[in-house]
Amino acid sequence: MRVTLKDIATAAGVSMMTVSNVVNGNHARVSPATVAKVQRIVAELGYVPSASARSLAARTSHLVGLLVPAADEDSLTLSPHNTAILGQVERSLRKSGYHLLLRGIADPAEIPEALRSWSLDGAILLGFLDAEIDRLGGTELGRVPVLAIDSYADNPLTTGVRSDDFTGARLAAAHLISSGHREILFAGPAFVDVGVVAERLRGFRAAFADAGLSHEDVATVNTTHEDGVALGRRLATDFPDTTAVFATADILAIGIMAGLAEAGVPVPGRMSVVGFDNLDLSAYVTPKLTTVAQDLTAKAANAVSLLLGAMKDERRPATPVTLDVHLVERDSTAAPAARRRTH
Amino acid sequence: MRVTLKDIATAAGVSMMTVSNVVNGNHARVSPATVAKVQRIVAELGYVPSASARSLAARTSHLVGLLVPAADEDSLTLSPHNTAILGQVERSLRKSGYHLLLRGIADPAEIPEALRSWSLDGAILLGFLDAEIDRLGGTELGRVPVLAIDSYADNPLTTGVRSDDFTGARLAAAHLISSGHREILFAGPAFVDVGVVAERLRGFRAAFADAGLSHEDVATVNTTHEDGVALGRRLATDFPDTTAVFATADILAIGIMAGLAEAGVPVPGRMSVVGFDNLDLSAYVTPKLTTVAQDLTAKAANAVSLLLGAMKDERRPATPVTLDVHLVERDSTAAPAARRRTH
DNA sequence: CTGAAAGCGCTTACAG
DNA sequence: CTGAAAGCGCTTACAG
Repeated sequence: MRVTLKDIATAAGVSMMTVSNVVNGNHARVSPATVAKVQRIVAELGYVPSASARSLAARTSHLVGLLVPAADEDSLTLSPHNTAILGQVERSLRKSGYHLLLRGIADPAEIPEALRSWSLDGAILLGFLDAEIDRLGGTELGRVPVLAIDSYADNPLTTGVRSDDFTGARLAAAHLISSGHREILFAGPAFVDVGVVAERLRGFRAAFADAGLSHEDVATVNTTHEDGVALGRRLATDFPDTTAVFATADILAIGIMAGLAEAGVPVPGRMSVVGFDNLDLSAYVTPKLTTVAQDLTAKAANAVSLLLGAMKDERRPATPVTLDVHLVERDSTAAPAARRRTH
Repeated sequence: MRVTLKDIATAAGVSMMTVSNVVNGNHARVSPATVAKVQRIVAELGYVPSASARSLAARTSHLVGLLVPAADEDSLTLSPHNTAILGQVERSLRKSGYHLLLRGIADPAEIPEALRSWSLDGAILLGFLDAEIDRLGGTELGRVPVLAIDSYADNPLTTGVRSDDFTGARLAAAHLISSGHREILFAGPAFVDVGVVAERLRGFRAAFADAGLSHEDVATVNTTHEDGVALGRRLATDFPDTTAVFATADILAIGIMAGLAEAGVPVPGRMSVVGFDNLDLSAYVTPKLTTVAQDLTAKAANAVSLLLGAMKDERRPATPVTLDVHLVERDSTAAPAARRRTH
């Protein structure tokens, strides 16, 4: 039925081991003539090695898992950010001869099982909270290299790759401050257990400190478009002195702009908005969003190369990688309107 | 090192076969007491079956491939449409006990090899042209059930799941016609080898026929946002009599609106725009896009259940599935402005 | 209800 | 440069 190594060996009149060496590119151990003959027969018979047999025998699967939280049992919703990472991870992996097993994780407790059942050679965690990563443990993590994207977790079993969230937020806030804004709202998720958000809040505050100002306006919201719309609708009412908003995600910022538009609040005339991510989408909306750009391609590529390195070296790389960010100024920010003293 | 079936068997004082039966839920063949004991030991020792060994022995991998075209060697860029499908496919597969191998395909010729190397139990093709699917052949396709999403290909080795593209386009055009539009542009990719686009063009024309009108304005563009912007910029100039555009994809329609905005052409005042897909994004842009909604969740769920059915029954389901669509009227369409006779 | 044996298709030391 | 043997961790008939 299926063409196997043995079929090739028989047809070529050599041992299975020799065929194996040819197929795996160990040409140093085989004479050129034999290599040629075997390759010809492989092509003729259309031989494709069995990945299961190979991974069983070699104890290496050439499979890397990409683990993504699935909100509930029912859905795996990928944000634009995660989609971009996913696409780049697949590409980097493929170039290195690995395959991608995509798996939604309904409960972080499934992670160890996920790592082992497919004898994954490594895994990338995308979108988990630091607290969840810190809680990870057990024998599986010691064996399988695990890399967490956008993580500041302390777990020594994992390594993180992330953008320079601190600097990104500082740039965003500094941009608004230098335009004359003083009452700036920080809109992001409850940051206690999310390193990324904590860093961005630190950076935001640092910009105020740099300018000799102090600041405390923080609105806690989730980061979906809908959350943004809800916040945008009540923004001018709830925060009458606020002239600008820094949102921790583009999709949130875009929602906020939609809410503001509904409420008849002009952007950037009455309210400036800055996002974080620089999604493609952010250049499609009106007004075009000023935002902090992170290099998603580099983030994904670094994640893969760090992981592959850890898979080869046995010893995990000690230091996480932090990638540069920069501000993209577009049309959603401007100097504040002349101050209206409403109270 | 790793806990194996044999370890459990030894610890429980039973044969490997009995453990195997317990682990695989064949409780009918094992006494309740034995089941309980084995399950306790499995939990105690943290046994996780080896997927490679299992798939090698059982000749079934419980792995389904999702094959997506990779524009070039360098990237796997997932459109919002494909991202939504991907997320739903993963979810449906996971619920059925299957895992998802995501693979970018740089050249359709790789497909047969991809199907076999991982002994995939089935595969879903997402985003390939009908011509590419028709060209598919070889022994692999006979063995592995393959399902193509959005395909009208004739290849008997594959089955298709798609939305009712004909009706969708007909609804869109009828909406514009009943609003008073007569000069409507059809903007989409060169449709010759894309069944989906051909169907939409047929539906578009049918709406004109329904109304006793005839029509021929077709602009051939790719369907990225950038293509849309380029078209939008020159639309009012190149097609002076045109008062509305039907684009075969939301992302294209959104680009067209951006290009129109740049050119100072009011939407929907001077030009109405209708898209196809009803992406989340389409409700975020200004003006909100009128579009044809397809049920992506149903499309993905149907794809998986059809595929799983084919995997079980050996015989492939004969008839493709076509899903209902409906029109979502939002703010990008209106009655045409009073006719300006410019020639 | 339970078990011993063969085999899935490879790779890995070990010899020569 | 090449090969024979053992083994990876399961499942599948086949017996009992």
